[in-house]
Amino acid sequence: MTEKSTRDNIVEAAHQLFYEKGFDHTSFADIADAVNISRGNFYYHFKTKDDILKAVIDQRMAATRDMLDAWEKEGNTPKERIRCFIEIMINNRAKIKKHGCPVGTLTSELAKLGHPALGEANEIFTVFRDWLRRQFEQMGRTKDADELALHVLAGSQGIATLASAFRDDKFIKREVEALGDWLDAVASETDA
Amino acid sequence: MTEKSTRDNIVEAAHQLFYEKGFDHTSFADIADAVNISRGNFYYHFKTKDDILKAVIDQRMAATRDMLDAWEKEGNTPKERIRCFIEIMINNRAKIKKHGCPVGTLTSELAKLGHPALGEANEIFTVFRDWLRRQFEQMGRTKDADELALHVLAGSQGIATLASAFRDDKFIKREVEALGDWLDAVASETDA
DNA sequence: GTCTATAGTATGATAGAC
DNA sequence: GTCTATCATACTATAGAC
Repeated sequence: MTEKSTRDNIVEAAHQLFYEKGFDHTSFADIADAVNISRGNFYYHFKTKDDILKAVIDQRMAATRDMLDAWEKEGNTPKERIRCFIEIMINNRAKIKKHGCPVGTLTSELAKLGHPALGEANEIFTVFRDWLRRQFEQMGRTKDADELALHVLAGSQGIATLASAFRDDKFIKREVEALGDWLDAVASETDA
Repeated sequence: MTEKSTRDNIVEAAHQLFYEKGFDHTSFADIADAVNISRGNFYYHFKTKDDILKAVIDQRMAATRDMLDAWEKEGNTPKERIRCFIEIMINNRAKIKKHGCPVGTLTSELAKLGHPALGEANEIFTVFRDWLRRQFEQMGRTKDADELALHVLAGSQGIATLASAFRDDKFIKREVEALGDWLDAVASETDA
């Protein structure tokens, strides 16, 4: 069993810290401490802070694609797959209550920083959007699939933001159910 | 006509910059430059960065209360008042596309910073929540008024986050309309 | 109330030994 | 590949003149 490379450890620690503390507020020292390496060594692997941000975004994009592919291959109906997406809110509620949505909070921070990597971070949203759109298309909603996809995304973002503010499990459960009911209604409209 | 005090100018500039650039990323130098005073003078008015954050939050809280009071006094129906709230998304869409929701982005930043003022910032959400709850109560929804209030808040947060990511006016308009339709449905349930 | 000057610290980043 | 210096910069904050 091969050990994980230092580079991988750095990306993993940075990913975690950026989510917990924010990108700007996380220093190289924070990451180096978490990985137990010196700051000097750090620079052997990443030249600038933007480089490591890019690596973190790339990793999250890849992980997102893998997750969506896995749901796709489980052979359920498109409706059940969309429900997998909605239920991330339930499964990850502990983290979401503490730090919000990993994608939503990163993009809004990068937007405020005027950071050049904002476009790449927004691409993660696009990956979700396109995947959801395809699911709705497979449900037969070819005309408004993209609009429906955005509605699901917006719903999940709203839940994440308020979950973080009010730390209320019942709220999360209730809103996830409401989004599920909405999905059922969309599906039954299409069947009819 | 009395000139605005330097203190007021500082709070106003800080408020704007915190919204545009984020709290942590805004330096005293940025604020001092915007007000055209020296950094030294700055410290005469505010001892620490946390002090000015507190002043900014207090000002926003007061402005929020004033806005909600004004809507309340316009003598419309509770449903029309809630619609005023929803339509902030349309009226402020230019700023929201650039910087997101002022309250949502501030609270999520403070949460990541582990900042002690997070509770106070979250209170702004509570002001909206309580006001919305009262409107639904006046509509006759005494049992689930708070749940409905949170649903409206969550809806607006979702719209703000995605509006900022995709900068899409049509998306905003469509989701605001959907939230308005939901409100109509709630109202008609109650009438029946 | 406003300014200049400056202290003290943390940060991003580099150079060079091992 | 990893380390120990070290630099330059930006930041929060203070002291003291006007």
